[in-house]
Amino acid sequence: MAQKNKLQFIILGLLNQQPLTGYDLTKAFDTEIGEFWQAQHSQIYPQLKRLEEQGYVTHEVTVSGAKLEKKLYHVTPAGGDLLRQWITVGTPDLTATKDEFILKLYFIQTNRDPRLPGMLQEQLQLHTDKLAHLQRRLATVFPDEALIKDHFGHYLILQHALGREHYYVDWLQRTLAALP
Amino acid sequence: MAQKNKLQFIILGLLNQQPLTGYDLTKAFDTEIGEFWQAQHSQIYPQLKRLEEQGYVTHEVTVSGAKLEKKLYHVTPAGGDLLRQWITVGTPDLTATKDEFILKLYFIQTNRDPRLPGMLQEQLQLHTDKLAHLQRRLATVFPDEALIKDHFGHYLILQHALGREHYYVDWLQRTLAALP
DNA sequence: TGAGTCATGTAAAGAGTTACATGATTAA
DNA sequence: TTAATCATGTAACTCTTTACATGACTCA
Repeated sequence: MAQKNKLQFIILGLLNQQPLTGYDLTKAFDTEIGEFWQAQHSQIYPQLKRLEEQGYVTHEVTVSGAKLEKKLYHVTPAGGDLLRQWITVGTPDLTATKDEFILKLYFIQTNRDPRLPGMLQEQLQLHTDKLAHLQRRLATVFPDEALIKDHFGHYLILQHALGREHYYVDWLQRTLAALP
Repeated sequence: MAQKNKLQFIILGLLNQQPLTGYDLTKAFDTEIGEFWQAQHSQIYPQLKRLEEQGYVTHEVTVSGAKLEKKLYHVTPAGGDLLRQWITVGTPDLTATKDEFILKLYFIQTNRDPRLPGMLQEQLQLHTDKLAHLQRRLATVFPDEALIKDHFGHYLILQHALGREHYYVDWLQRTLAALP
């Protein structure tokens, strides 16, 4: 095995909230959890097929319009068990954050490198934008505090991502300000 | 292409600091930059071969002891150009942080979930350990402030990783404390 | 009627991990 | 002499991305 196929668990988790099509799942990877995992439809459709073969999900075909067929996937009891199991076992492996910018920084020798201000400024822009995006998203998903109660995990990770970006922006600003 | 082969640039960057063997490079991925990228020797040796075929590195064979051959790799001028080019172009793509624990959290519905305290505590332990490890590492690599001058990038990313872990630990503690 | 989106798949290739395989050197 | 480390490679497999391919629906 190369990794551990986390994709299958994420799909199970998303389907466990509500039945979805492969297309819906693909969109969820852009918006809902795009902050923490990404997957294309070319990975999702085959995975759904495998999950169904293994008995963890089933699908029903619905028709919209004249003949467009949609496959709406549901989690089976066995799929629910698998999901609960994954969440319940420990998570002792911290994956390295693969941040290309940070890698480039590593190879900069001195604080006089003329590329440094530009590099930091570019990242500052990117992370400021991302921070703003997350702020909008928090306001969209949780317009009312009462909603947090039944989507506590979602709230937590949005809030975590927000804090993380806040730190990143802060750090970039401090680093820029300290440059000669 | 699947990604963009960042590994080749990291290898060039490491070799640019000093000639190294494949074995040395493998170790560097555990210690030096393990925080930001990981690679096994099974990926490194073939990549070195490709870089040499493309003229970006060369190697000389040295013999230690009676017959153990080591291949010491150097960056060629073309390799140096490629490295500079990579560092100089923009880095506009922010990769999603693939944090398995955060993913699991997403699927927790309520703050009463009995698994929540245990999950958070486990991560608190892991990230506290990592924070301590980074602190030791900063003290080891930069025992004297004068050393920062010529290894500015290395200093920056260590300091960045430290701040990041600090935030993570803080967030876990705050989240744990806010639990009912 | 045309553009944008909805919807589902497969193919090809590269990136990354785990396992297989071998042998030399060093220090206890 | 033996265990740990140094040293280099390949094989098999999985994960991930990009590209190829097709067709229906909706709204302006």
